[in-house]
Amino acid sequence: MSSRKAAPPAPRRDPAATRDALIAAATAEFARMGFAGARVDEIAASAGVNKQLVYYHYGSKDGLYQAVLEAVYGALREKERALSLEDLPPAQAMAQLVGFSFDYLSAHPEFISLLSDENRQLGQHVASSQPVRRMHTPFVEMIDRTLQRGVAAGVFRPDYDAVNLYISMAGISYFYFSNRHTLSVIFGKRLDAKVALAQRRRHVVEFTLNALRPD
Amino acid sequence: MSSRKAAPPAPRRDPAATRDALIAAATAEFARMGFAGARVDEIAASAGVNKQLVYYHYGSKDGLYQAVLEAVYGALREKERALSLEDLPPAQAMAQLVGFSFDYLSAHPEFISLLSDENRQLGQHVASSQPVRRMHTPFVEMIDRTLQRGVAAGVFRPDYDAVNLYISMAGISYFYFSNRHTLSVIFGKRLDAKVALAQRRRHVVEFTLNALRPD
Amino acid sequence: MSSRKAAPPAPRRDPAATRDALIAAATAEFARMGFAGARVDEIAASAGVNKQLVYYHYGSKDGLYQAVLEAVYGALREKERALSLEDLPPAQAMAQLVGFSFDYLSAHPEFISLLSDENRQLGQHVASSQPVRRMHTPFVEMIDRTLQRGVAAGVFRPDYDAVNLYISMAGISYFYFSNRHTLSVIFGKRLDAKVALAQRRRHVVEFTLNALRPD
Amino acid sequence: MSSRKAAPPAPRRDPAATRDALIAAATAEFARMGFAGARVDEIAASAGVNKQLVYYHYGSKDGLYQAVLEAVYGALREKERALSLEDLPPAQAMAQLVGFSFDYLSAHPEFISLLSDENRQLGQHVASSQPVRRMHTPFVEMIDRTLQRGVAAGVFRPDYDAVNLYISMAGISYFYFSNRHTLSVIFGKRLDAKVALAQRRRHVVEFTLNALRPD
DNA sequence: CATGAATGAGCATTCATTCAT
DNA sequence: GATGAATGAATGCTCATTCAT
Repeated sequence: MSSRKAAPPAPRRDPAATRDALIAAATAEFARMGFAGARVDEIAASAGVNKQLVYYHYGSKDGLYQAVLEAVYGALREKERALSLEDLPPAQAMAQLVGFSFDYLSAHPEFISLLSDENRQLGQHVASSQPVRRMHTPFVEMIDRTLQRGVAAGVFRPDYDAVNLYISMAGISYFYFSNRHTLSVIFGKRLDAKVALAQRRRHVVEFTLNALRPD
Repeated sequence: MSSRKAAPPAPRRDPAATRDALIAAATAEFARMGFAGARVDEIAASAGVNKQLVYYHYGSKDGLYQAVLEAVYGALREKERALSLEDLPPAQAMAQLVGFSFDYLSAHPEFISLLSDENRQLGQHVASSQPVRRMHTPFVEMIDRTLQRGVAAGVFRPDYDAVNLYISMAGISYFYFSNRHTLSVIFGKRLDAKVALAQRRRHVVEFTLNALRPD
Repeated sequence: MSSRKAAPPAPRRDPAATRDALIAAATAEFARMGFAGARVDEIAASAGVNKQLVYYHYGSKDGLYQAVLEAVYGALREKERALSLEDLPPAQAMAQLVGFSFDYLSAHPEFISLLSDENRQLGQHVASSQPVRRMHTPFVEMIDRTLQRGVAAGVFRPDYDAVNLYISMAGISYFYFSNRHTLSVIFGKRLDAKVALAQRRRHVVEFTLNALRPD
Repeated sequence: MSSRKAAPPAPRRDPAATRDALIAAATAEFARMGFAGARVDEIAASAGVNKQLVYYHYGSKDGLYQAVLEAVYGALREKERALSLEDLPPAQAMAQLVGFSFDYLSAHPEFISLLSDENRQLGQHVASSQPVRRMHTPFVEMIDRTLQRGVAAGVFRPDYDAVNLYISMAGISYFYFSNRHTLSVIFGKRLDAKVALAQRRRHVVEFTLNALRPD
């Protein structure tokens, strides 16, 4: 039924490679089909490993799903950390962060699909993941410090709190991508067209900075 | 050994009532479980009707899902129309719209779940729905006119286009609700707490108006 | 793999016949393989019905197993009732009962296999079966009355209680059949040989009557 | 991405201890779950050894099961031999044997479960076990001699043969324990209650001696 | 002797859908 | 319009067994 099966068969007797192949295949399958729609059979086949290894290494479909969420969150936050926002002037740092968020979400539709589905399931897998919780502490602190620096320098309004500001900044990019299919129908316009994407990128940066700038 | 029974009395009901019950049950089930996770059996049972009626009235699980999407979109857009933004000064109209979006999404988590899942499926059901397409034409025009009025009156920046503006306005509310479970974990804070909600509502209105206001 | 599949395909659209065919097939399969070893696939196939009907009619493998136990217990107790022991003189009644038990167990090895397996599972299915409980009330009363009649007539010892007496009477036949394979190995002698069976039948009747007779 | 580790230190243990642990664990697991229901994984885990050792030491699940049967039969027959029935007067010897059988079965429910399951499987493991066959020769001879002594002394009826007599004596205890769960339901009375057990023990001894005593 | 990883067939159960009435 | 019975392809997961070290 499936004509993909891209990944080369995982080398035998290499458990780490087996796990890597499973996570990669599962990321794609869970994103494409959702947790409920994904098939363990399909994941194993496209990872080129025996299906039972899913259970050997991850215990269950849920365990694999949680491992996938940890992997994709980890990848995003690592790249974010690499932006070194602390070394930039506040406005520039914020512009960087907004732009990066947009580009990352644009390049990683599977991340959006996974998060959307996880939230429809009330975030149960993330809630029970210690790693996810842990990896976000430094991230929240970074946002907070950047906002404070901007307020202190008089370039940001003083009336936003870091959490709401971040959610707004992330939301204007996330919603564009997460709902691109229904929005495209509603507005009768392909949101993933090259021009539309470029225009949107400029918009989100400007919109955010305009909203941040004091009167 | 096997005993035959007389034909059971055929319990007849109002077909419109049957359809309404199915849509209501399906809306809840699809929102809670996603399209793939929802069970036709469960929907029929919770609607109190025979499973076969799903196929009689809607042809398939997909047909029912599409009918649900049309129903929830229709309900939202109807309420939006009732805001009569055209009769308000532009800034006030925009504030109204942002506040309404926030309140509606807050009150209708099932709408968010359905849209998220539909987008994960690449919007295939909405794409093939004529009604959905049709009901959005007046809505897009309304946004556009309100923006133009504000620009003409000098109270809005002239550099936003209506589509991007609407997506940003909607996105800062939508993302907050659609991703509330993962965001709550990340920020270590319940986003659905009463105080958090009130604070967020103020934030989205101010953030939008600040971004709209010319320098 | 299996070369049986004796039962003719159950006529379609006759639920009672479907259930009967399932019970018959399940009785044989559970007896031969035990609860854990039995395969739902095999049962459905040999009943000539769709596997899913097991779940439609009995809910689960456990539900089917319980229905089988009720069926085989019901069949035995019904035949026992037909003995009309109440109409016979006590000693003759007891001899009848012992002989009947021997013959029934001899003719129904599946009954023994089912009970043995059920007891290895701590009797959980029987314990939760109202029908099994109910059908035994008259049976216990019958044993009791027959014993009392014999004691009153001076032909039975007065020092046995009905429950223990019945268990002993049943046990000397049951154990012979239930453990015939290991006993055959131990004694180096086929217990199911015709001569051995006839000799055993005489033994169990005499042994019981000897034990009952007063000094 | 995949990191190789140095070979883990090989934890060596006494092979005899490994075998003993496996037999003990397997006895419990096979008794509780039956042959088909028992899990090799579970046995190895509860024995605290690597699963592969089951195959190293016993070849297969069947091989392990056979070893368990040999072990439990051996233990019983050894204790029986220790009764030294040959040194007692015949009636006393028979009473001893019956009482011992009752007590042993009462104390070893796993023995009953194993035999019941083995018989449901047509005794195939025992049939192919030379040790089981061998260990029973002296036992059968002992029963026979005791019976003959009693007949010669005029304290036993001359009309029983040793095999049938033994099966009856064993059966009245065995059946009580092997079917205690279903019998408890049928009679509405816990057969494993202390009082019931004491009463049953008296019953089986008296019932047997009464049946043996000449008129 | 002993271990962790891997295999392939199978297992109870589920599910969207259809049929006969 | 509506019902209970039936279907066939899966679906997540298990299990005895084997491999490589």
